[in-house]
Amino acid sequence: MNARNASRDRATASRRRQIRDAAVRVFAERGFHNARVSDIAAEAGVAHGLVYHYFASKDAVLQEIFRTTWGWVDQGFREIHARPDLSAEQQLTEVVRLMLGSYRLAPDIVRVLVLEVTRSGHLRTQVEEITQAFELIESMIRGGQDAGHLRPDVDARFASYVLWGAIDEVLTGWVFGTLPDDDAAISRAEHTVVEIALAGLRKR
Amino acid sequence: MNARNASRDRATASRRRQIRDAAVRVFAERGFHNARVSDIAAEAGVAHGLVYHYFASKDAVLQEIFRTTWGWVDQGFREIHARPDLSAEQQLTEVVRLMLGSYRLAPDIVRVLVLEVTRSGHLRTQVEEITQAFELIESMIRGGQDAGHLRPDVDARFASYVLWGAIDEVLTGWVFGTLPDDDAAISRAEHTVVEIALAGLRKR
Amino acid sequence: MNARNASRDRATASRRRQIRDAAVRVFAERGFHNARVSDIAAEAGVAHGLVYHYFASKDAVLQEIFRTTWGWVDQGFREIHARPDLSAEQQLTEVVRLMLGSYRLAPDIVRVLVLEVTRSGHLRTQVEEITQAFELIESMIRGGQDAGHLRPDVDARFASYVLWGAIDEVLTGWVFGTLPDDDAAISRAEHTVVEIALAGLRKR
Amino acid sequence: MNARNASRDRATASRRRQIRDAAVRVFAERGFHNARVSDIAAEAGVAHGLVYHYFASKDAVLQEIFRTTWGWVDQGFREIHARPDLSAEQQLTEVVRLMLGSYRLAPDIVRVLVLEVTRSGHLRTQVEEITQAFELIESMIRGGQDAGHLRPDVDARFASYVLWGAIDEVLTGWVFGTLPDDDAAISRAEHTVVEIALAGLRKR
DNA sequence: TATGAATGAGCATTCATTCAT
DNA sequence: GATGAATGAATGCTCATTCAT
Repeated sequence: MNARNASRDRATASRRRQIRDAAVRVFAERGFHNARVSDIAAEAGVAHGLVYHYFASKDAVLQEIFRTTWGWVDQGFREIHARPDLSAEQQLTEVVRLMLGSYRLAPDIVRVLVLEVTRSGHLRTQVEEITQAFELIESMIRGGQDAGHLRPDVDARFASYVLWGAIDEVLTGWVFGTLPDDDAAISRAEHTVVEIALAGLRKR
Repeated sequence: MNARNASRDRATASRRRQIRDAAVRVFAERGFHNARVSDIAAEAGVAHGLVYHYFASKDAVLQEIFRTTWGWVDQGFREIHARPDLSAEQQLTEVVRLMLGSYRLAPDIVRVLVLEVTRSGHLRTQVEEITQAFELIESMIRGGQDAGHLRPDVDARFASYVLWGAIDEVLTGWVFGTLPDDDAAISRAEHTVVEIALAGLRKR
Repeated sequence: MNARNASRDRATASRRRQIRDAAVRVFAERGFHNARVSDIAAEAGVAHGLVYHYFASKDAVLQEIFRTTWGWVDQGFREIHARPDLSAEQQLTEVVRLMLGSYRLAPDIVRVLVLEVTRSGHLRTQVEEITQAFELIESMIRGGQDAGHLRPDVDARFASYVLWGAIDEVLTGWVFGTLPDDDAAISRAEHTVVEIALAGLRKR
Repeated sequence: MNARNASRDRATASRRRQIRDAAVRVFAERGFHNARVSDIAAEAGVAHGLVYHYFASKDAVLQEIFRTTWGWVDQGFREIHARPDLSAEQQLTEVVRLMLGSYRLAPDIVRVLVLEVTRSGHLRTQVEEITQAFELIESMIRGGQDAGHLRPDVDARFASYVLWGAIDEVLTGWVFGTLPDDDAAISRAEHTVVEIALAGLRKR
């Protein structure tokens, strides 16, 4: 009985994932608004009715994509934030690497997150979770200011938006194909974002 | 005859503007996707059929909003870029001021531009015009690098995205109400964006 | 201007009626649940979208049918009730005649009213208006009891249900085709309902 | 073998009953159309697939409810009709008592029968069995007319509808909660229906 | 110009029923 | 027998766009 249930649970989770992954690909390609539920089902190779066996609505699919993948971001941010061996500078550097590096790992997911979540009012409800990411960055910056490593004259709050915006815009450039995204370019991007944020453009 | 035509043209232009302005308000409030053509017409105080006398489609209305307002951005960027009396640093500072300052002048327009154009794939066709703005910023940065005032080791292309992203994210914060937008805050935002971009976060 | 508006209003009212009448035929034939909005539109000879120009929903169409036709019943009941020259007996006789006679005038409407309104919980909201009809009958009976013409030992409330049920069941028989509905049969039905209600089955 | 089969049959019958009873409760609460097969299954505490092991379709469940409970009505009517010791009057009185009394015994079943069967075209196929009930009433009335106890000038056919309609409407009132259904009220209802049907409203 | 009636493509969602396990 | 995953037909409603007046 337990064995059967366990097997069923595994099958259920697997199907959910299958449909969710299909949705990621479909949303990434056509955007949430232009994606039909039947597109997702077709991509997953199931009948469209089955989508509703696993998700309450088309919106719920997007929400689940957000939740599971954002959990990954959130987790990463928290781990970085919690490392006492890293200076604020190093923490912010890691944040940039985590975010920009994610594009290499899962471009479709980044595409969906950037297009439908970060850059759209669609998931305002979830904004709280996004807000937390901003707050962690702000906290890292403030930590650096308190430790005397970062400039105290810039507003930590706005600074967190600046860093996030820089990251988000580069990701957007990759998503829209207006920026090169080969490995060398990705390294260059990381370097540029980190350097500007920390040392600025001005030559000394 | 000419006089009559001129009068008619003026009337026509006035109507176009009336409908376009109504659309700005409606798009700003509900977003492009959730705005119905009849909402625009109602806001403008005309029958919805009339919208189609002046615009080919709902999309065309957004395009026109983009074109007219973006022309203003474009114009501003070009003027800044063309001033030989300004160093690259000063030019970039002016760019930030122009963009962030626009929110005070016309929040609804900024809202639409940010939500529906800059942060959405909706106006990909127009990307060329947006691209030009990026290129002007890139050109200013490259100019500074050539003149020996800005660091040569950062990628000018990515750097332009970083600056743009920083600006866009702050505007987004204002649009979504997650950042304070009183006059003092706006000044602080300008300072923060400019300082980070030019001098970085790191204390020296 | 007024002339044009008046003309438009007339056209609008005419279209509403056209669609409503089509709906009556469709509901009468297939029942509310089995009738598609596009069936109504097809019967009316218009595009299905137009139905939504005149009615908020499929339900609203049924409601309007109920409201307009029930107004007729209501009106008739009130007029009968208001005639001081008629005894309670005569008033009840008129009620029976009005109801059973309506089948001859508009069988489809009666069909819809009986099947979808009177005999279904679908328009519970409107029950108040139906309740008023019951109350008028009850009032007539009570009037007869007070005047000493009708038996005081029967419950006027239940009696009103008895009379209404008798009428409704005969109409149902006609609607379902289980009762003959030629003119002679209709007369016989009126006689039977009136006689039983007033004088009973028992021979004296 | 036989013993095993018998045991299995008993178990099968028990399951059928379990599901059928659950369906009665569900249909009574939400109505046939708004009740999902899975609601029935949930109410019965089984998987919804199991419903289809015992019933061919959702309709079949309603049919079975009708058949088993109507058998009770039918049986009662036949027994009353078959009693030579009862006059037509007494037989009709018993019919009224049987029907109205059933509400006290099994309100949910009456609710379903009234809402989904008697007052709806849903079980037209079964109309024959309902027709038989009408015919038995008609036969009782005709018997009374032949015996000289009931008036020969009313149409026995229509009269059976009148009586049935009176009963059905009172039950409907109870089902919809528009009539009082305490014990005293039920007695009053029986009295009123019987008295009107037999002696009429008119005072003598 | 201006109106708003008319059109029809498009789509999410529900749920009875089937079937593999 | 029992489960619940899987299927897919069916349909109300929205709204951009057209067009007669």
